[in-house]
Amino acid sequence: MNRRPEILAAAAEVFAQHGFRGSTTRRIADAAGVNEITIFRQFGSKEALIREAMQHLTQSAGLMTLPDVPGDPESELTGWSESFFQHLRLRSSIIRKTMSELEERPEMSECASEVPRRASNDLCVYLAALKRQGRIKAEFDPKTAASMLMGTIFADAMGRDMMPDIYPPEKKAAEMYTQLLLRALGVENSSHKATNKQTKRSKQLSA
Amino acid sequence: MNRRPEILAAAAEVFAQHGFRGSTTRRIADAAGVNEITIFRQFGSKEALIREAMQHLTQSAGLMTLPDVPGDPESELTGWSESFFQHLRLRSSIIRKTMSELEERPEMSECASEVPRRASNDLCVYLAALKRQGRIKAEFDPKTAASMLMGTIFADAMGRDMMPDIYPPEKKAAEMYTQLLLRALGVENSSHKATNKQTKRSKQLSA
DNA sequence: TGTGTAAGTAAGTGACTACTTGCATCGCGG
DNA sequence: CCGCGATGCAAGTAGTCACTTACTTACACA
Repeated sequence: MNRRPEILAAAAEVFAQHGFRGSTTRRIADAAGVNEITIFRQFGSKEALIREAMQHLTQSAGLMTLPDVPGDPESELTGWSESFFQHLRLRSSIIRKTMSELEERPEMSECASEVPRRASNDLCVYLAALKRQGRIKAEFDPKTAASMLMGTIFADAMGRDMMPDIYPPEKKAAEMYTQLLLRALGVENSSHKATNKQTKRSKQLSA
Repeated sequence: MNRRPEILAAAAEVFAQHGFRGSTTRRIADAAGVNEITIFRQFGSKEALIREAMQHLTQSAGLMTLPDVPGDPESELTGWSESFFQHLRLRSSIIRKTMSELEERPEMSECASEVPRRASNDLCVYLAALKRQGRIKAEFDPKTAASMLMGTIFADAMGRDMMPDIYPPEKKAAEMYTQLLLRALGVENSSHKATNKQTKRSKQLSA
């Protein structure tokens, strides 16, 4: 007889659709199949509820990890890009709303930046390792390269709903972006699919 | 004694700060230094006012153009990227708000997608021309490449306020992104700054 | 000087908002 | 069967919202 989970899920869903101001307690209560009063008894205020819902979301967001020691950059990075792309596409509504609310509610900033920060850091570390291994001929700044791959995927995931025609086909997009980046870094392309010792695919965490 | 311009400017400013629901007619009237009633007499409704303000904005948005015949790709693309970056940074607030409102107000979609569509098209045409000239060795899809450069710049402009540390230095960002893309396309880098016939810089329109 | 137009003032409408109070109900452990 | 905590229902509060009505003021032009 504890409705907190339903209320949290409903709050996240309504927020993704209507933003903070549009997320009326009545709407959330209806979506949760719960009396409006229950929300206030459980969470105190609308603001506290939304905050808790957001934190709950970011904590349960699992991101694919890249291996500490790069094996096959092409397959590893492509897999990572595809997973990151899918992650963003599934959450595009709530991300748009959150980015829009950030200026009025800066306390959400820490929560909102957590996932992209971790992704950026992971990618930077991986690219730096690749560079240290001497497997990249060209000179490049890992931060710039990481920002480029992540930014491309992010912009695609945010804009594809509005303008599907200006992007490459959805199913191949992440792969194409990754290959273009690898070519910028001077990593040999798919034809010589290296016979590497550890070509183990990166593993998914928590989903 | 016509206050329409002030009201339109105030509406855009307030919308950029607070979004649609947060843009109360009172706030807009105060920002415009105008009586609230004047808004309704001039525009009929809040919705009509915001719509007109948005259309007015997109029409007055001038974007740098790329030359029909590519001269020096590095300088031309760098200039274009810098101008596009600056354009987005100056409008990041209103873009975030608009993207967030799009799902609830799809009628804004046409208006919102106009600028990025034109930019994407310009860039695609330029890259395709470069390819046709035979000045690009590597195989690539212009749409993917254009999406990559625009997406990178877009994501940087939207996210830099929240996480300035994960991006390259603001002043050099656009240039670094451009050079990385050019390397992906197999265009020779700055060292051989070609002695091209027409290295004329692209020209700005309307501001 | 008269007239039309755009602006301002004052007051108010009905709908919606977050949030509260008081009381009845439900389900579960003792 | 009792008690207790979580829930539901009905009603209400104070505030804000977009928008209206009725009347007054200021300026442009003839």
